[in-house]
Amino acid sequence: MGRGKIEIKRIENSSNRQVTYSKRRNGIMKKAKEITVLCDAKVSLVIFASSGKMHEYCSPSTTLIDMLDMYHKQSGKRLWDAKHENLSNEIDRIKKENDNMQIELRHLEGQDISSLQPNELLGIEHALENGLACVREKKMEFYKMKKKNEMNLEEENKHLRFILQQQEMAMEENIREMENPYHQQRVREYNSQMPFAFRVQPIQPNLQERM
Amino acid sequence: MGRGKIEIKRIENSSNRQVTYSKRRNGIMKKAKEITVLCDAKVSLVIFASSGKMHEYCSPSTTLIDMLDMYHKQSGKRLWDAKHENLSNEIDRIKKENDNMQIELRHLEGQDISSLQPNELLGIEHALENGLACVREKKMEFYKMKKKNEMNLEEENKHLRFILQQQEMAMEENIREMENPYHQQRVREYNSQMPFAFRVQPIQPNLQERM
DNA sequence: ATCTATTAATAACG
DNA sequence: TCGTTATTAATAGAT
Repeated sequence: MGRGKIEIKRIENSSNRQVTYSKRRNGIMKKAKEITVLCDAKVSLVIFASSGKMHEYCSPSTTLIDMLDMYHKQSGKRLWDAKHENLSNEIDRIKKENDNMQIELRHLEGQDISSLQPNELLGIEHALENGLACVREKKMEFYKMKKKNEMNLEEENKHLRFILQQQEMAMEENIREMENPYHQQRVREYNSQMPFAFRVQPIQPNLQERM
Repeated sequence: MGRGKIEIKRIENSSNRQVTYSKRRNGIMKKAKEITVLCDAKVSLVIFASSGKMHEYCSPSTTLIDMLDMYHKQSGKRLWDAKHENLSNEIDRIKKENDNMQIELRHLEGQDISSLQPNELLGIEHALENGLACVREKKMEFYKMKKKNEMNLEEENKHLRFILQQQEMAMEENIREMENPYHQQRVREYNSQMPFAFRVQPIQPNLQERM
């Protein structure tokens, strides 16, 4: 397609080769875009001139990485280096581990146990019994702690009540002493200013909040 | 370039699209080969049809991996690293999943429960109780099956003993009848040839092997 | 770059 | 998918 037909072999004239390269490169790029649009295709095109200069085209719906991923899947060719293989192996390994744990979990939950042998069932049962024992022991700990806390509170209450009583008695005593009219005014002041003077701190602060 | 001009937009008719795809794909491939030869270029071309089927071309002087290496050097786009990152993310994701399961498992085994709240403990306890119930039910099934099997064997034993007794009695009867010297020889032959004539089959063959 | 004669690609059809 | 053909598109060579 030109002023003359050409043979498909290396163009020896360097400047002609360069011109033809850039014309044809544009042509291919255009074709790539067209097939992408016309036919819903995905194209990845990378061209290096003999000079080493690179041009690329990638269909807008995708990326070179995606394309290479798909390439990898379809062709089975190992494009990725050893590192990638290691990572892939690691993924496989972890996935397998995952599956095993999944199975173990389901067994402990009493699922999928129909196919198990009696001795396997026994093992699971023992694990469950053991777990249950631990959990219940922990619960018991909580219970004891709560009980102890309760007792502490009661103790504290008793103490507080005792102090309160002492205080009331002391105040009554004071009032009696001050019934002398000379002191009446000062007693009223005392009562109105200091009604909660003994704000006792809890013996074990915040203990009840830990439950 | 055809019987009519076409707009560059998606070809809606699916079979036309398919035909155009394969023609143009061949066209691009041909162009890629030509520019490779004419201009000493290196081309990597990967095309996916919308069906997912892949075609590729790579200049004979190189490989896709080389091309990608060169791409990597020139564009600065870290193709490999991006791929790495994807895999690494996947690994992280799965590992996290793994860890969660690990924790769940350990909790069910009664480990690492010190930091749990009472309601969490309760949930675990219920799960364990439920699992235990399932496992024990399964065990009970086994037990019943075993018991039934045992009963069957006993039944069979009784039956076999009965037949054996019958047989012994019949043989004694025969011997008595044949104590007549005229028949002595034939009785001996009979005894030596047929001592286990009644090899009775088990009533339920192989049942015991199922346990 | 641009032009244009010529070849190549291909759309529509069988 | 393959072949044919009218028509358009690409491009070789020249400017």
